[in-house]
Amino acid sequence: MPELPEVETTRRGIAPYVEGRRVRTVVVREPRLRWPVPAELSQLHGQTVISLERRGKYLLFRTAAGAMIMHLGMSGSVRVLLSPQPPRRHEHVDIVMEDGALLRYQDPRRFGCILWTAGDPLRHPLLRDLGPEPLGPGFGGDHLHRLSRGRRSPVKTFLMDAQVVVGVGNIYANEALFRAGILPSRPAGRISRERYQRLAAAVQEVLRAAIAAGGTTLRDFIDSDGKPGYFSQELHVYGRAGEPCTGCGEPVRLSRLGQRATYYCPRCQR
DNA sequence: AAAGACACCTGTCCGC
DNA sequence: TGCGGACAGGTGTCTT
Repeated sequence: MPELPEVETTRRGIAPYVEGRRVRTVVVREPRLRWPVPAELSQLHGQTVISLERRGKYLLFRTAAGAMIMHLGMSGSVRVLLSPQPPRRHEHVDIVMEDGALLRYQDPRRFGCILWTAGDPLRHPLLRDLGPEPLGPGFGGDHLHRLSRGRRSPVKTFLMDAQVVVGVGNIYANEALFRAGILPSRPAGRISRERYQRLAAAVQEVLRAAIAAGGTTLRDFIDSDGKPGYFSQELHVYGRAGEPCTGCGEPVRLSRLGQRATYYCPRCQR
């Protein structure tokens, strides 16, 4: 489910309820996420959350004792509850704040994770080798061009590699390539610097627009208020196989690249 | 080093 | 209405 815009939407929604506030307790009803929720997560009890940050698709709850690392996987979401409610199906973990507000983590497929680290979360093995933030310094056409030299894999696969740039999942990779007019299957190493400048700009545009719309809800993404995101209305190719291209009217095509659905316009993208 | 397949798990949708 | 199969927003791990 969540790519960078959905995770950022979640972060913004829950930050006011956790930043500068103390955690009363953590309730784990189902520890079997992608990795078992560790017992050390109880280190969070009594800690004040200094900041809630996002790195790629990870959420980092920093405290003086360490940090909770959270990932939403394919189907995860976090809701804020201001009054007690009985947990529903797949609502595996609650972070209960001292003032009674709570974060409820839901993840039907359990591909997400909740971990604890006593050290710097950015040095954690899962985060340490991540590429630059697409909306931060260090990302741009030059970066993509440099890293892509000698690579023969499709540019879409390259763009979705978190060591190249974080946060770009299947929806936004498809959309950015459409906006940049680049064929997803084109070998990454055979694209010019100029075209990478355009691609980097397209990535930033589509991510910014999606964040502004509260993310993309395809089936089940909800924000911290339980509301869907509206960016699905602005998708040009993703999920639109057979429908006319918004640029030229040619039917949008569907293929498979690295086992992921790939949508493109054979006329607008080269 | 890089590329590709596979695994993890549940829900939903489609065709028969 | 039921059932099997394909597919879904991610990513670590293993094999070529």
